[in-house]
Amino acid sequence: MDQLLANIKIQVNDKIYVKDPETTTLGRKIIKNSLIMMDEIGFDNFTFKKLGELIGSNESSIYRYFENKHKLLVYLSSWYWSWIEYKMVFATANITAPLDQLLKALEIVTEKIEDDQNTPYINEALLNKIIIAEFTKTFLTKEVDEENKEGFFLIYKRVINRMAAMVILIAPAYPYSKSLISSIVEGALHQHFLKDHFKTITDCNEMVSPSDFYKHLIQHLLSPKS
Amino acid sequence: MDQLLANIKIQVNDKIYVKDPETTTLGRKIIKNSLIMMDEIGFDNFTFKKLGELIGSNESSIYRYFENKHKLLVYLSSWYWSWIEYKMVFATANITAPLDQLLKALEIVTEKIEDDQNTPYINEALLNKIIIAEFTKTFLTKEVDEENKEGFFLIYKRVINRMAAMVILIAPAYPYSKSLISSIVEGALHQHFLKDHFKTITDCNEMVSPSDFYKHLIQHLLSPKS
DNA sequence: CTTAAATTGATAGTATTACTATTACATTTG
DNA sequence: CAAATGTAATAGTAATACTATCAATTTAAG
Repeated sequence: MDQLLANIKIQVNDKIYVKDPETTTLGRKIIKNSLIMMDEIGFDNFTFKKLGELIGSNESSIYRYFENKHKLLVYLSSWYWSWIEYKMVFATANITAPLDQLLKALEIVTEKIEDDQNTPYINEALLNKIIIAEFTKTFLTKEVDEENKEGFFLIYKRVINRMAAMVILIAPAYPYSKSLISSIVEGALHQHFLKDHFKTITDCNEMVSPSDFYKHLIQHLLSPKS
Repeated sequence: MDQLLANIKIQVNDKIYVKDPETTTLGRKIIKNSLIMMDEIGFDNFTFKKLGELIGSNESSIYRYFENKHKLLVYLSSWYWSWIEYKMVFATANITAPLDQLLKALEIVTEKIEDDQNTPYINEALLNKIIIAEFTKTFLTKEVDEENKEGFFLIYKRVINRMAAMVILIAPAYPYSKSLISSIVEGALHQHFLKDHFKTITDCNEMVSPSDFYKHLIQHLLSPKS
């Protein structure tokens, strides 16, 4: 799978960017270093001017790729979920038992990510940290509805619907498949945050991962006895 | 309970404000109208200058109450969770069966809120909408750890721990009481958001509430059979 | 009831942010 | 080699996020 991932171009809605950053050196530099900088100072303190200074490039050059920093974050998120979706489809393709399939998918959306080395200008470990800390900001805006119509969140929603479909295969009578999965996907990011910042309201830590918690939840909730 | 609430002063950590807004007319005006304005234009577009114009007061006067808009949001959140905690303690006090107690508490943290009329300058229905849309922004910052040390999120964490304690009473062997509750409390806000903006990834709608989903979850997860 | 203290309003000012526009130069590609 | 594309530099605007100062007003204390 590592080899295959190297040959796949992650798809991102082209309305998100002004110019596709994957096509030029500067574009890739923007992506790579925006990850480093956002991780370091956070999205709120991040500006195109600072990024320009970091990469020895002009602020206005960055505006040629992204309208504003919000769109850049939407781009990074979209890339992330597209990459997750790819990993998920691939990892679950050969699994026949629906429950095992769901557990595998669950692992992929809830685990802590390591850099996968196949995308030279995207450090997935960093990106995962940024998603944990900043993803909700992409849609908690007054412009959500418009941006949703433009399809900015399509891949994210597709990932959730794929998993919800697996839930239905396992437990056709369970009435909350979508809410369960959207709750888990969002919740996993939240639990990662809690274990780093609000340790007193989570059971997750070095030994227990959000994956463990949610696997247990799924198994007890969807097992045939209940 | 409505009567009693009228006589209780909701406690908010005094490090959050420069000057207690509950003590003056202008302070109460700031709170009341910041709710109206944030609901209308969202936290990101909200500024003290705009608020000043709305209440016919000067920007600099508002800075005498709150250092910045972030602190104001932290204040509103803190007030909200304090109010929720009060309602929860009160509503569960007479319930002896632990499961019923938890279900009642669950209802309080997950239900859509109506204005309770007892706090003249705080419209709880509006505040609830703002919490759904903006609460995560209070802690998804680079300053979380410092602010957490200052106790800005204490009440929120206490609400979660109260409920986690109920879970332990019901199912002493269940190993994820804190993660379950923190996941639910955050998740309920998220489900409310989804039903208004991303309808395709939730089962919640006019007929089915986030409370229904989570009550079902808790009952199936903590029932003695599993 | 008067005086001091606290509160508010008005004005002004600074640094930073979030852009847009223009022009010139450099590089790649056909 | 010419055209197209990409980049850098500069300048400029409007808004944001404050701080400082001072005068006017309100309130509270003796």
